[in-house]
Amino acid sequence: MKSASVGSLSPEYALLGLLARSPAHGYELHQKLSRDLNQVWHLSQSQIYNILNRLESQDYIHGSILEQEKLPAKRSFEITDSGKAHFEEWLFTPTHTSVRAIRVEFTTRLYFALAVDLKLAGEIVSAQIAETRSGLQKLLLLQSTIPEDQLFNRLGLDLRIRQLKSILEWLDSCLGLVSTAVPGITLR
Amino acid sequence: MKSASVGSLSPEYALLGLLARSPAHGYELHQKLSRDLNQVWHLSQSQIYNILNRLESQDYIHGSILEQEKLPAKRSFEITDSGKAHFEEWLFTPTHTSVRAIRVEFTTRLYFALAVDLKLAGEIVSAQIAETRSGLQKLLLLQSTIPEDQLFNRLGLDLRIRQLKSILEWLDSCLGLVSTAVPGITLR
DNA sequence: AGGATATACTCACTCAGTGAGTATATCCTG
DNA sequence: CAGGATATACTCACTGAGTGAGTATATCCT
Repeated sequence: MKSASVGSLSPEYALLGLLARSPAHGYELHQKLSRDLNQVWHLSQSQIYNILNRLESQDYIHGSILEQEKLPAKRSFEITDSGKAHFEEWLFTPTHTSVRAIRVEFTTRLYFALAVDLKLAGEIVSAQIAETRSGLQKLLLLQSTIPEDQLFNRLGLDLRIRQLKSILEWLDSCLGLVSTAVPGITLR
Repeated sequence: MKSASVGSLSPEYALLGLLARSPAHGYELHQKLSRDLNQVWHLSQSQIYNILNRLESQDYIHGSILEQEKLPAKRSFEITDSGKAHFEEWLFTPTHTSVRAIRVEFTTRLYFALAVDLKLAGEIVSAQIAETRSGLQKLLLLQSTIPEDQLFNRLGLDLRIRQLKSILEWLDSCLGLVSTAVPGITLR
């Protein structure tokens, strides 16, 4: 359990998830992310290598060097059992209700869930809707406790509430999408 | 000019702005932010001291130690001319169009602008509306270029678009607020 | 022949953000 | 009036996010 790690929102799971599908090296991962998820994640090459190093030092992945005849050697990483477990725990945990976290984390979770199957994706969307609704309730409650004269706290909170509402609409559209999508859906 | 510093979105301007009003020490600044802007910024004490140290090393502020009879000594910081200039440049530059940046940076700019006068605040809101509209246009254009089969890029972009639209509505309400607000408005 | 582009990764850095710790004084409660 | 909570004021050491420039080789194009 360690420590709920409040501020997760880290790109590490995106990499872990890709490696859960198949082993790969840094350069490949960078290309894949830039292609598939460039509207969600913007990871520089160096950041990817940073994260890979960290993941390896945490035993979530394991790298081995492949010499090549003409091109530079590459380090191919594969996920460990512990890494798989870590990834799956994350995959099934609804994203905490912060606007940015939802945009990046939830979308990423949906990405990987869809690769497994539509049913899972539907569950994940529903769980997120529930979570987000409850977050919205909390903010609405909070709003009623902020004194009239705290103009900026009210403004800031008002914006967060609007954002959450629009996220809920978007989540609804995601739900529609995964429930009507044809089974043979392509993932890139 | 240095380097447009893309990823600004730093809390340093909030501190700089408070110090532009009057000198203060770290503890005080932390209290003030927690009271006035806790829905916008969450800065831990240590982060505040980190930033103050950095700002001092950049000559934007200057600290001097005040011994106290009973309580621990404190370091009182005042803003330098260079710091003032730096702050004002920021104050008049519309926030680039990222959802999070707008929520925190723009709200902060509005906070300080209102402290100056309503007219300035109105201008800042209008400028931000223009900036955000143009950002929205760009995203809409971008949307039409993303191939049908890139599901996740479309989803991610769709969410960003929804968020920007709701930000625009919020900005409109801000505009209403600053244009109807009574002159004797209180700032806390 | 020369430059752009692709492959593959390294290094050194700044900034965001947290958590625990230190030391003293005052205030409240039983 | 002893003992603990709370307020004042700041320090230290850390993890992580994120960037930018650099390295080295090979192939492709004109």
